[in-house]
Amino acid sequence: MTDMQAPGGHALLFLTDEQLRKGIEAMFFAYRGFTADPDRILDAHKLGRAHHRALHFISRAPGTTVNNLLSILGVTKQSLNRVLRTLIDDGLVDSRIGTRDKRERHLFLTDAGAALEQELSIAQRERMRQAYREAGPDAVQGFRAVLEAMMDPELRHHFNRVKDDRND
Amino acid sequence: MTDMQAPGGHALLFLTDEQLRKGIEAMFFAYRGFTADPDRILDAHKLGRAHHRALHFISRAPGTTVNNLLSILGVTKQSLNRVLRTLIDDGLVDSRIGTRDKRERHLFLTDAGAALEQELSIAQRERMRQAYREAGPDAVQGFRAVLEAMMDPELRHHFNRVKDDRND
DNA sequence: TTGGAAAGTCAACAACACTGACATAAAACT
DNA sequence: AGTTTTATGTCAGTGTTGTTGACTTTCCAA
Repeated sequence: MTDMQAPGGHALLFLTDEQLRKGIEAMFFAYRGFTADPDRILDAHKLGRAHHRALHFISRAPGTTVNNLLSILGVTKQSLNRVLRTLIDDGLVDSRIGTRDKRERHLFLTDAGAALEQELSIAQRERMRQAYREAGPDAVQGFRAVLEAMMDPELRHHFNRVKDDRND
Repeated sequence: MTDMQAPGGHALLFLTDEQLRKGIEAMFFAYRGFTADPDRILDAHKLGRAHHRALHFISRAPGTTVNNLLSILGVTKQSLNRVLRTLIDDGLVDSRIGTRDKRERHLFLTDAGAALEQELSIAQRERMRQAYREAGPDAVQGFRAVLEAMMDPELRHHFNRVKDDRND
């Protein structure tokens, strides 16, 4: 990959439209693979990707409020409510009224919810681990750097919520 | 990032569940950014992502058949047909009966279709170019390597259809 | 000529998003 | 105390994108 040092000190990348298009297609096909394993598990439970996303972020931040989840997922409350209703009715998520602020609902995974989340997470992590292994150690940091730069700035803070351990 | 040389010669990566989870979330948030710009353009034309995907791959392989497009996109013919019907009715795609095999329909972009595809492509390439620029030259290869490893093997050949120019 | 593949159509359905309107409770503000 | 804002939930309607199943037309090939 050609690169140059510009006068201002910025690294300049010369990328052809073809290279960029391949990157776009890589995102498209990779995302299909990324969701393939969880989708199979979810089908068996008659749930969809929206439920997986809710389970994931409730697992990551137990006790999170509906509003917080809304801003992370970027959907309407009506859409999220439908998903949460299913998860609560299925006994996978527990919704508890806030103690400090009684308007808020704090969301937790039940034991069954945690078990399903684990099943989904293990499948998806295994795919990710395998991809990392095939791509090699150096590739992982590049992968993460490009993805982070691709996010909308307003969404990036959700990603950086929990400081990661890339440099351990 | 820690790595070791195993007896068999495989590079072993020790990745914590936390690191893998961050990779998963990075995919989630990045994909949102990845589709954000085209989505805005598509809204103005009253089209959706499915139309974008069809336009993209018809542009990449002019004259492709419906069946080929089906296997690339991984949807049912009924679903694709609805999308193609819209694109043809809107004068963005031209469907020509095959000369050798008259059952086949060969798909081409009209001038208007090519113009819209360009508009979408430029927006998405610009996002990709910016992400590459921020992440730096070394990151690009890692990004591509991980994404390629993440694809389902059956889908990877679609990606590799056209040999790319990563090593120019 | 018969069988099967390719393409298209029609109908029904489901997941998941959207808007808009409205309700309730609680917190916050004036 | 009274008003406004916030957090959540709910009802109704709509749209995109996917699914299955059934059926037809076209047409190549054994």
